[in-house]
This record gives sequence, structure tokens and C-alpha cells, in this order.
Amino acid sequence: MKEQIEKLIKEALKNLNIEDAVFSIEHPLDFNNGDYSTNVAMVCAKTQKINPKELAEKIKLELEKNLPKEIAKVEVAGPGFINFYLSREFFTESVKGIIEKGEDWGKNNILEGKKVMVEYTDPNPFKPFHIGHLMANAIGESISRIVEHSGAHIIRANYQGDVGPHVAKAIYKLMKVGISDENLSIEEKANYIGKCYSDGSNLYDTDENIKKEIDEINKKIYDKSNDGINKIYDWGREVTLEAFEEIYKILGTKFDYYFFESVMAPIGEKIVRENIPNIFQESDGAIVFHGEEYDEKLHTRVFINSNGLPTYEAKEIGLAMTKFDKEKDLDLSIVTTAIEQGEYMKVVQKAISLIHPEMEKKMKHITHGMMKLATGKMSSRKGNIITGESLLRGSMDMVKEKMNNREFDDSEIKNISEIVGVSALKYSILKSSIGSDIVYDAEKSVSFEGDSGPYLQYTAVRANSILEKSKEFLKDGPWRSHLNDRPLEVTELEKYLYQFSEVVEHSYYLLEPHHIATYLTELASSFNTFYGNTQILAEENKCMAYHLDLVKAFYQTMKNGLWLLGIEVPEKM
RNA sequence: GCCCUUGUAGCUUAAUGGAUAGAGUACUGGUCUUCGGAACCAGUGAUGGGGGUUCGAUUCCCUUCAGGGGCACCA
Repeated sequence: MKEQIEKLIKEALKNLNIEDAVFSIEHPLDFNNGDYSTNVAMVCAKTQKINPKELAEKIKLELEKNLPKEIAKVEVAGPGFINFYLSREFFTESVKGIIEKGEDWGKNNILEGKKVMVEYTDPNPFKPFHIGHLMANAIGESISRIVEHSGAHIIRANYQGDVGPHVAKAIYKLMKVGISDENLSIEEKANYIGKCYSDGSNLYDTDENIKKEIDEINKKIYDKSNDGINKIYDWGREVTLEAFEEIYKILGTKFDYYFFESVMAPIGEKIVRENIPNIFQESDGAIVFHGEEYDEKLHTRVFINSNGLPTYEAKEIGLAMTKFDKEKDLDLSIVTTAIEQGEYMKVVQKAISLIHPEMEKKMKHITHGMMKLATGKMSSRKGNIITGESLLRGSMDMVKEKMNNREFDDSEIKNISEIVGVSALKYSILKSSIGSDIVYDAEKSVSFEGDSGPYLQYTAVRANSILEKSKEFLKDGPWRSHLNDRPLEVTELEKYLYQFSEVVEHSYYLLEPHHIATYLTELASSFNTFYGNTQILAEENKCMAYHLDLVKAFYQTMKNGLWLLGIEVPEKM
């Protein structure tokens, strides 16, 4: 529809001999100002040396010469906006279109034939899966789905640090206390290892001798020269990776590739050494890259340290190269990490683009803020670190508690509390723009009210419930044949529904899931208003058939939209 | 010190340079013998300060104040 309006405006401008106008078409925030609006008159007023309102009226007259049936009227308003009001017929058709498209509603083909890899989550074996990883996963999964909806072949990748000082710190402590009891669950074993990491890390910072010992262990991890260390290493790596898989399962993420630092290290190191001295130089015994020589906003970073071991920077180069090597026709490689990696990534990407200039525009780094906890029950739990897993379980438990007075059996409660608990957490991450820090308040996110994942799920479930009930209702009613009237008035719900596909496109262009979240909340709210004002399954409702279509279109849109956020809609809740 | 980034109702936040800055929460008042009330409706309340560009600025530029991140062998 937007394209159609753009074409109409261009024709009108042509008839008025106005050329090269750069204007925009948008949805006014307030539906009183129409369904689409353009600023063309205000933009052109200056070059045409005419009052914007006068020009708007002129353009309006031109537009009215051949209005399509989808546009009911055109009006000039405010400082010179031209507003388009869509017709009853347009909305009726759009509702029909949504139902026909079904699960495909909202997809577009912007990236048709393209291959895109998205790297996200990136937890490290031997360290806890913390709330930052939860945030990264929710964002990365949603971005993957948005890209997928735009027609791309999507590849999900996870990059995990299975070597490096953090592993040595954990292993140092594990060597002292031994590997844990076989009877523990995977989650408990992983927590045990996480605790060892944190202890080892503290000792590393406070005790010079232990620091030396840990540095030695680190070297042995790289060259695999010590059987005892190798044994603990293999055990710990397996346990933590298995624990991560359990979390991915709950979150609904499935990765196609797992990349490991242990594999990337030699690849990256080789590439770095091959490019001495043209790109990398020796400095104080280390191999560094002087970013500031290429861009004053970059800085120097160490790629191979003075012990001869590759740092994260070198591994990152190995990773980037490996991605393009494994998927030769990769069109875009998106990496999502926390904001603290932003500056460093710019330097690494500069170095990569010097080695392979063609890769520069195929790499995109997206950063997200930190996740903090609001003060409350969750943050002081047993004095332990809040792991991603415990936060997730906390969210699910709170949902379960709320469901106590519902008549569901145990397996239903378990299933629903999992779906709703995950939704509460994901939505509170995805509702605001990814760049800024978020404050997670568990109580609020499972409140089920207003701006929350459960509220959206609840609204969808309610809609579905009407659809289910309608089957029974319509079965043998004498009124079923003459209920096909169309309401004259257009509801807000209809005015939101058709915009979904535009919102998805917008979200893709900016790679920002929160636009979908914001839209879905508005959509749900407009549905609830409609629901509150309309008795759909009633004998006297002459528009029942259309109203049911409207409910169906809403349900489909909400379901597709929530999918893009990585959220499922339960059958009931 | 240098570079990047963020300041919007009490709180959590939205807004490709557009119209009366949009929500949620909290607070106040109201609706309903519920197609699932975990709902709906109404009201109170915000762009850190100061300049500039523009027909028009939360958005762009400058300045100032206040947070956050980065700046050599961690990831």
C-alpha cells in the first residue's frame, strides 16, 4: 500500500511540474490523522516558494483525480501534512489476506537467496552461564528469526572459550579439591565448576605464586602436555557444555555451528604471524596491531602475548576466517556481544579488513547492554551468584505459583509455566532497545499485566479460545446463514493488523527486535478493546462471520510476531 | 587524559527530522449477572541545563552537567 501511495504522490508532483522531491510516507501516531501521511508539501514548499498548506491543497486536488478504491479520502492537516484514510474495503481485504497467508504472514523477500550467519550467546566452558548470556541469547535468537523471516538462509553459531586463563583458573582449583561427585546433576556439577573458577580467579589476583602456577597450567592446557590436567579439562569441558545444552533447550535455541577458541587459536595465530610486519608488529615481546595508525579512534591491541600465546584478538581473526571458509558463499556474518567488546571489535575488524578487504562489508557487529537485577527476592538468593539458569527457574517458579488456583493437571502446569516463564524473561529483555542496559525485575515481568510477555500470550490464548468455542456455537444455530454483514466502522485493531509486515521489515533494517515487541503490545491492547466492546458469539451479532475472521487474523499475527521474539503461544494458560 | 556511549512522567521505557512526546507500572476514579476479569475505560504526570541549524528538534551540531564502557599482553 505504501508503494502505491508513493506512486500516486509522484504522479501528482509530475503533473504539478515538481521534480526531485525527497519526502517520506509514514503512519501517523494518532489514527485521527489518517492511516498514512506524507510531508511532501512541507518539503517542497521552499523550492516552490509557496505556503506549505497551499501546496498541500494543490497536491490533494491532483491526488483526488484518480484515487484507488483502497483510499477513502485525502485531507490536508496541521502545518501541511497530506493524510490518507484507507477504505473499509482495504481493511476487509487485508484481514482476508492475513488469514490466507497464515504462518507466512509477515515474511518478506528482502534477503532472498542470501546466506547469513548469526553468532550469539558465547558462554565459556568452566564459567557459569550468567544472566548476560541469557540476554545475548534472547537477542541473538530474535535477530536470527527476523533475518530468517526476511528470506535469508540463516545459520546459528555459538563461539565458546574452552581455552585461556579462565580455564586455567578453574582447573587450578579443581586440582586441589578434585572433580565432583558422580551423583550430582549436570546443573549441580556445572555450578561446582563455576564456583571453582571464581575461587581460582580470586587467588590469581591476590597470590603471586598461585598466579605463576595458573599461568603454567594455562600453557599446559594449550600444549596438552600433562595427563592429569587433560583429564580434568576433558571432564569439565563436557559437563559445562552439556549444562549449556539444557538451557538452550528451554530457551528454544538450536545452533548449527559450535566454534571453540581452542580450534581458532592456531588458525588465528598462523594468520597473524603470516602478516608480520606489514600488518602486525613486534612490541615488548608481544605481537600487536597499531589500530591508531589507520584510524585515530582505534588503539593498539595485543594479538600474541609475550609468552607466545594467541590472545582473544588473534582467535577472533581465526574465527572470522573460519566462518567464511566453512560457508564460502556467506553474504553476511553478524556477531552479537556485550557493549564492552565494542571498541576492541572495531580494532579486530580493522585488522581483518586489511588482510581480506572484501570481508569488511560482510561483517556486522551488534552490541547489547548489560542486564542488571532490580533489588528484590531474586538478587539475594542464598548469597550465590545469580546464574542464567537460576533466573530462568525463578521466573518459571513464579508463574507456577500464580497458576495454583487454575484447574490444570501437573503436566499442563509444568508445560505452561515453562513457556510463560521463558516468555516473561525474553520479553523483558526484548521490549527495549538492545543497546541500553536493562533492569530485570522478576516480579514485574511475570505480572501478566500490561507490557509483558505473558500479557501478549494471554491475549492470544483468549482469542484462540473464542475461535475454538465458535465451532460449537455455529454448529446448529438458525442464524448462521445471515451473519455476513460488514461493520461500517473500522476498528483500531484492523488499523494495526495490516501494519505487521511493515514492522517486521523495519525491524530487519535496523536489526532491532524491540519494534516488534512495541507493536505487539499495541496490537494486543487494541484487540482487548475490541474484545471488551464486542460480544462476538451472540445471536444478535450480524457481523459474526467478519468478527471471527478478525479474531483469526489477530491470533495469527500475534503468534507470528511472538515467534519472531522467540516466544511460543501455549494452548491455554 | 583520550575515544565511544547513554540521560524522556515517581519507576521501567517508545518515538525513519514531523502534528497534542506513545506505552506499561504506581496513584485516583469508573465499567461488567465474563465469547477466559490475568480484562476494559477515564484522569494526574516527562525530553538533564544552555546555545545553534531547520518551516519544524527527543532526534542533527556545539557547549556544560551526570552516569556507563574502552584505552597492551583477560575474554
